[in-house]
Amino acid sequence: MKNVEKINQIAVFKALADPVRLEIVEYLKQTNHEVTCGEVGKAIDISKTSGSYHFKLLQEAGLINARKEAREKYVSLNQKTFNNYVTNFYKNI
Amino acid sequence: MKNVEKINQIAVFKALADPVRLEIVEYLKQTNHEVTCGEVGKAIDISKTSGSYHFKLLQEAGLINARKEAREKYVSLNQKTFNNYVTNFYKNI
DNA sequence: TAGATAGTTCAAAATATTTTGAACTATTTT
DNA sequence: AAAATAGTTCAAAATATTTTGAACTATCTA
Repeated sequence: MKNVEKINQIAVFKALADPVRLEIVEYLKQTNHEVTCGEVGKAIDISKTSGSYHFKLLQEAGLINARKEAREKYVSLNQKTFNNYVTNFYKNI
Repeated sequence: MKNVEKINQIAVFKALADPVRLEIVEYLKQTNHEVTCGEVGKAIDISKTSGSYHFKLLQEAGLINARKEAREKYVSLNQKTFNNYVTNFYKNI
């Protein structure tokens, strides 16, 4: 694995190594379409500050797509990143 | 995902979310047979204390098989865990 | 326009993880 | 038997991550 990839790889695993973020990911997988951060936050019962922090980490890891529309931020899973860094991890190292 | 699985899932991602442990895993993947902790530690240049700590976390996550033979501890990757918790993660959540 | 809503940012406090060295057990070598 | 080797354990120190609340920006609603 090259060095830059390794940094991404670690960001991805770190992002997934947390119960709150895992709940976010589960929620996004099962809704299977764009939803607002607020909707997710309410569903899994976390404060908006906490949500903001966790969504940021997921986004920085490339695990979610985010789009700001006016007041609201819409998020969805980035399946490409899951595929590259999770599903194909073992194969690629 | 059930609750017990979630704990394992997080232990697995936590274990993989560290540069030292990722190096260990890379080393074990490419050697592709049992090696001692000492050999790995020398190869990636970490202290034995540090090695002991990191091997313990990998083992607790179920990512490595370990076998003590007299003074030495032989380790290898547990492909089943990689398969269940990494490769099939996205599919299973 | 005032108030409500969605989300971000900041810094402090709380927690968790990692590193380090010394002391230890067990085994092997000289 | 003494010294060397492989690895573990422990506690302290160093770092990193997470949570919290207050203050903030921007947009929407009444």
